[in-house]
Amino acid sequence: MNISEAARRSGLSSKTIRYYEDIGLTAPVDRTENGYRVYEDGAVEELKFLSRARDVGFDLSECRQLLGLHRESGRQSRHARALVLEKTEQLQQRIDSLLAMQQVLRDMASRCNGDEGPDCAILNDLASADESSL
Amino acid sequence: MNISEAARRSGLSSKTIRYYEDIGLTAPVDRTENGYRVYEDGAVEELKFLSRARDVGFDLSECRQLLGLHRESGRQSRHARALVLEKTEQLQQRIDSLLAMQQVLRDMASRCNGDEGPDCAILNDLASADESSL
DNA sequence: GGTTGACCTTCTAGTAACTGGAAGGTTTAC
DNA sequence: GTAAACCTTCCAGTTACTAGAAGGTCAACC
Repeated sequence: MNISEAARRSGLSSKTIRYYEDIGLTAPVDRTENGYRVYEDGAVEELKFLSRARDVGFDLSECRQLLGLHRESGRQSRHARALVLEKTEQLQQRIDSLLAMQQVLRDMASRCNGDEGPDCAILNDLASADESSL
Repeated sequence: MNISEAARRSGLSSKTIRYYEDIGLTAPVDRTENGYRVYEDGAVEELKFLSRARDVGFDLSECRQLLGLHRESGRQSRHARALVLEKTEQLQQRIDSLLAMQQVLRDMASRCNGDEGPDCAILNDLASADESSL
């Protein structure tokens, strides 16, 4: 199959697939006489793997490690588990940080008239946040 | 005061302050004879404003709008409020998305032995996520 | 006067993970 | 024959900085 079919099946774009090959995340695939890339089912499976790993939050360097484990028969599941637990923690930190931002925003919004006048709790807060909120 | 003092007071780095000036987010400040930037209190206040707006999740384009409102005496607080509410929603979407990722990761981790063997629920899941989880 | 260290300046390039678009070749269908 | 829909490579742009190079300036100390 050609790259657009591989894209359709993997959930990645053709551009992304070429990019992953460029940076050596996936192995170069065979080409037809005219230079078109040819994808076998196995290659598409690796692309799906990457697509899913990206979907759950792994960056490309982590995807590379996961794919390495996936390919390696002598792998140890604790390595994959460690990556997942670490990522879970990173996500938690990010979530906590976003929740904190949201809290500040909600508080500001609740104290803002939101009318046609210039008096604005939001702009006042940003102009001089009281120290307690930091 | 020079840029490093403005940086200390505003919570931004000197590099960031120059960058904000470069992209026209802040107005160019005066220079001494030797070309050093000179910051007045007013300029530092704007830098603080930007620092706080960034901290609660606004991107630079939004910061630009907020700063515009802040400067404008004929502003309407509903404009600031609209920006804040929109940002709150964006944050919620991002949080939901991260929570969903985390849920998948936790589920995978719970089913993974995490030992020295190659059998791994995580790698299996990534290799062929069952459709229900998507 | 010389030197050291800590400032300051501008400019370039790199980061992450693509995406858009240009320029050009190929294939398929009508 | 030509138009649509593929494919290729390569370059630039995105966000919000950050690192570092190359070089000027300033204050203190000996």
